[in-house]
Amino acid sequence: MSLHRRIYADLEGRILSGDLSPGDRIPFEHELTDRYGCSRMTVSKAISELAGRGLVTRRRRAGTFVAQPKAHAAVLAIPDLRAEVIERGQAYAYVLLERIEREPEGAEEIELASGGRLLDLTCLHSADGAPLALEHRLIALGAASQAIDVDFQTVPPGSWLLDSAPWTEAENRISAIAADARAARLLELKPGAACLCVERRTWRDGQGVTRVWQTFPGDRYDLVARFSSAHSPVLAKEARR
Amino acid sequence: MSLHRRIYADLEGRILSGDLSPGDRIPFEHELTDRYGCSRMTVSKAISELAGRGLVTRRRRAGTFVAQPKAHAAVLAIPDLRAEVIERGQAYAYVLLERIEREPEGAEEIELASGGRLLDLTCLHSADGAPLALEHRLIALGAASQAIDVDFQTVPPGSWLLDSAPWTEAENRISAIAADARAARLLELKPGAACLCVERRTWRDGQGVTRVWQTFPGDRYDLVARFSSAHSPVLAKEARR
DNA sequence: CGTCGTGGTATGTCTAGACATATTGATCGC
DNA sequence: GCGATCAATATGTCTAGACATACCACGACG
Repeated sequence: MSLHRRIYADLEGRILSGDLSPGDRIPFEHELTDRYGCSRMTVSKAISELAGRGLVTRRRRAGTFVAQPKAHAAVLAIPDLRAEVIERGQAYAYVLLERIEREPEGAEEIELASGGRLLDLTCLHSADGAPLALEHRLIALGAASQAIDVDFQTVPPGSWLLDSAPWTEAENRISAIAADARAARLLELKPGAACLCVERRTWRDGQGVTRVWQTFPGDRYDLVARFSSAHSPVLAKEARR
Repeated sequence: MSLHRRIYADLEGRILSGDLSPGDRIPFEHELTDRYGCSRMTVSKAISELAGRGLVTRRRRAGTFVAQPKAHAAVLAIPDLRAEVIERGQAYAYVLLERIEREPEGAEEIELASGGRLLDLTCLHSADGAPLALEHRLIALGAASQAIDVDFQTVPPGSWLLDSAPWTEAENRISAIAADARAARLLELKPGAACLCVERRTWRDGQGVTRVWQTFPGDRYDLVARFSSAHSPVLAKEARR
């Protein structure tokens, strides 16, 4: 293991173990060069790594200090549903319910489409025969023009877009909603049942690509986010309850 | 702006704009030293930063290549409720409803407590007079023994724990549930209304610290996760609808 | 024809300096 | 006592090298 990794690991260990508490000053760089018998560049690389991950904050003339723990932050993976179901060893089924090419309506849709037309898709994902998610998706044909030639009878739009229309910006909004009559029927729930709704909007260089609402039965689906450090979330996955 | 930041920004821009696609090789370090008229160390620092954020992968002898975009992943911030409400400029109110010190019951509670007793708290968070979240929390007194001396009449347990009991591992589970009679009464909802439930468990070096269930009215609260790069989720926040 | 070195190359790590810059703490003048 | 000034100091950036290491390609050899 390289020296700067070792210095990094030593300091990280002291911080995570509580030996160094938030607000404490870590040794000056020149003290660490003495301690490890290396140049300042090597020490600096280790500390820069700590600073980049938010474990410490550096202040000229004052020194380097253990940062206050961040607010809880979790990496939430929102993978392709098809891939996820298959990975769990379940039978994946997908049905396209509706496919409409149309003009955008309303300010939000016009902003998404940015001058082009929209592809409006509704589909249902199932795992082992049980409905898993109702998906309503808008695709901006100006940003993903090839979508017009895809019938989405067999390929879920999420999987297709992941391969075909890269994005640079995204927003996920997670909320709880009551199932309306149609969602209840399709998801085999009682109307009004609590559902988890994930709304995701993606952009590419500021131009809208797609906007999707995925509705999951609240009693059959959880989003799980794990992480193993107060400062640097590293691991996440999504799971069925 | 420093030179290595500029080199970083230039390459990041070319990757995010699609000028360099996944799998493409970025210029060799010696080409970049020529281009920017600097030493290899400076170029290497910029590329190391890109590699650290997962935008590129480096292979000796072969070169450095633009990485395949990661599966959808978002950084989800789940901050301290008090801090969040105050930051939004709303009036924060907090009421402790129940405080019980007791023995753990059942396998999961015994595992959390790891030999010690439990502090069982129930409290209600409000923003501008409207109930925002019902919180039920278990604290392992073995891991956070000072909690026994805190009455939690004015300090929310989440805020106290954030300062007093650091954690090294955590899991968040997000689901939609129907409000039961008690939750509906306290959150001023109809029984059965859809609620967003965030369950969080934290550990310190493998030992359980706390487990909390926060129930939010589904129509008054969203979790929002934003990120601005296919490769490196960088920004996140939580927002009220 | 396949397999085993082997050399060349790009990254990985590190050094011993240099100068820049921000900030602190002390000192001086009012 | 108080504010302005200044020097000391820790970090920030950068250089021009050096050697290490992994890996690919090519050629020699069985």
